[in-house]
Amino acid sequence: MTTNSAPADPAGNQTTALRTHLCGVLRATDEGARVTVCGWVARRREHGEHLAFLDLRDHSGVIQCVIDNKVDVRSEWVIAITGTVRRRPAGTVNPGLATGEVEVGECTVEVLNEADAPPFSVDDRDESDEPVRLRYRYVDLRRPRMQRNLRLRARVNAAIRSAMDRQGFCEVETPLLWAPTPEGSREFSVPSRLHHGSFYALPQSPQLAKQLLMVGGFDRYYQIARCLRDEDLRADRQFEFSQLDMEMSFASQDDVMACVSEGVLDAAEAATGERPPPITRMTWADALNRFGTDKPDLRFEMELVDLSTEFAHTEVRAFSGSHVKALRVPEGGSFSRSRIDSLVEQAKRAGAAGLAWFRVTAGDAAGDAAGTGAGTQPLGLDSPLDRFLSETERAAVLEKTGAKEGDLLLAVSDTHRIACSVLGTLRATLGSPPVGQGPHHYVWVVDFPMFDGVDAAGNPQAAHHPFTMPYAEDLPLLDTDPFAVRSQAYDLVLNGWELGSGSVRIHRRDIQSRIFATLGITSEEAESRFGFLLNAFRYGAPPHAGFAYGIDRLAAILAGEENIREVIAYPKTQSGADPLTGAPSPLPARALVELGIRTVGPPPDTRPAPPPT
RNA sequence: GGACCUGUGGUGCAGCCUGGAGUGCACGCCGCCCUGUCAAGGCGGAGGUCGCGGGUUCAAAUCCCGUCAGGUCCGCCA
Repeated sequence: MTTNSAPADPAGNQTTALRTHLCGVLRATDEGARVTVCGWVARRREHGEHLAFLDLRDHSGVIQCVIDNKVDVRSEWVIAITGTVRRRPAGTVNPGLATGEVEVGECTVEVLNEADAPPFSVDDRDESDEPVRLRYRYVDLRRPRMQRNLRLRARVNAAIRSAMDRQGFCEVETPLLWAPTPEGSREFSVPSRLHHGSFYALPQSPQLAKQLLMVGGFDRYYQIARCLRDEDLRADRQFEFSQLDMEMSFASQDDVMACVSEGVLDAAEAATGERPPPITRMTWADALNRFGTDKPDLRFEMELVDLSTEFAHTEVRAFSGSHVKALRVPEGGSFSRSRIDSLVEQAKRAGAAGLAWFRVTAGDAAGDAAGTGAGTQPLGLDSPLDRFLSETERAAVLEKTGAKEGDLLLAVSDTHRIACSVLGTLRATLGSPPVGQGPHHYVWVVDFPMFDGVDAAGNPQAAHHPFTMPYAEDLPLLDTDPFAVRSQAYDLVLNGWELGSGSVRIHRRDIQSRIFATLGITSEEAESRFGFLLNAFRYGAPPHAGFAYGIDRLAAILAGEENIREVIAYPKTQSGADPLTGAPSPLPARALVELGIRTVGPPPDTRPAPPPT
């Protein structure tokens, strides 16, 4: 199963005034047809004055055209060729080309536009550095890879829209110019020309707008929404990204997950030609315990093993933390000492006090190695810590991890959260294939804790957001043990990437007040921060729940890419610059005056210049 | 704010560790030859501020410091 198996030209021949056929659609059944094809010169093979082959490319593919005289065209010139489709002579069929059985002969060539030699080859075989690709993105987009990725993304969008529409969702657009919120992730600000000194914010998501739509009686809303966050960029994060944003009234978490799943699975099927199995579920606690993260990559095993009981009364100081978790790395026993040391370093960066490691060796009957029990091959441990272990501890480690000779065992002893998350990080480092590779393993992670950590004032912080509804049966815990309260929040995870998250929202004022109280938010504060939402909720807010997931991430994985820039036409670099346009760039003084803005410091003069015209 | 990697004709690389003339490979480009190629082939040619600045040295693409750009990650992403 490849990701590019869907037809390149589902819309048919796309005949226009200038052409009769697309390049990539011609087949033996077209033999004898007089055709005109338009496109770019992909390659030419000249054989003296009386024979030349031109490979003409458009988005649908490549067709070989045979020129019986001299022709002066160069790579990437835009030309139209009129000729007759004919079968290729015996022995010259090109099975590597969809159009390889035929060629266009008796050609006349019309040059529609000459072109400079491209800065890099328009060919998937040649890989260029990203800065060059982005600077000449219009050339890069001509490459089959980008054509395939962006067209795949278009099919994903279409499938999602169709699924949401089919399920009764109403597409509503929400403002890009929105009110700044006093907290949260950094927003982009837009100065107001009509109100000097005041600013709009570009929305991080349409979260509040869509909840108001529920109050407004839309019942089921969706939108492929552009969201903007002024946070540092990553392989899976751009300033601007697109989410399938949805919200539904009188609905449970299960209802939301069913509707979202439908769209995601349809999108996957549209992209790959294959419908994934129904999406499985896992609790947050399970994900943390077994995979050390709330976004588990289920493409491979390597589950964490809990050794807390076995080491509850240990004499070994390194294992004296409240919890002991272990990770078996198959075949990891061959890792060099320096590689193991770098794992130890990584564990420390991730927050562990240390990382215990054991190479699993064949047991030495004469030595101090312990067997794992009668009838099994005795195994030993090669580790600086081994001599501190009791025989029962050594046996427990070997048995509970399922260790085999040649494995490497890693263990962290710390708080439960740290032990899990550190090993989860190591598991991902050691086991994860590139995100776009291998099977697509979707999973819903449910039952998140309501609160996660404390703020500077010592108040619990909302893990999702303050409007997330706790489980009704956990409400009594708000006063006694808030960190045990589970929320009706859920994430969708694919291959270790968080695709999106959502929740059942609080629609009752009494519960909202209790949550604000737990968070340490006074009613005055709540009024100033969320006033218009709370106000709206006085006028008949239905119970509602929603979700949003990143289309860039979904499309990237479905396209087999590891980076969302590969499914975005005009992405920005990690420092937020656009090599194509030179953005961001200083504003002329006159524009600043009009906006009532005065800048501080000299304008940066280190921007990359746009390419020469 | 931090860590690591990268920067060499238009493109992708090697050269750097161990300093000795811009030395090499592939693609592209330009010219010539070539009638069945398809990553065509053959011959010839042009093309360089080794990211930038400073330092060490008789001598720096190479070593050191700084800086800029790009990437991956940490922080950040209610």
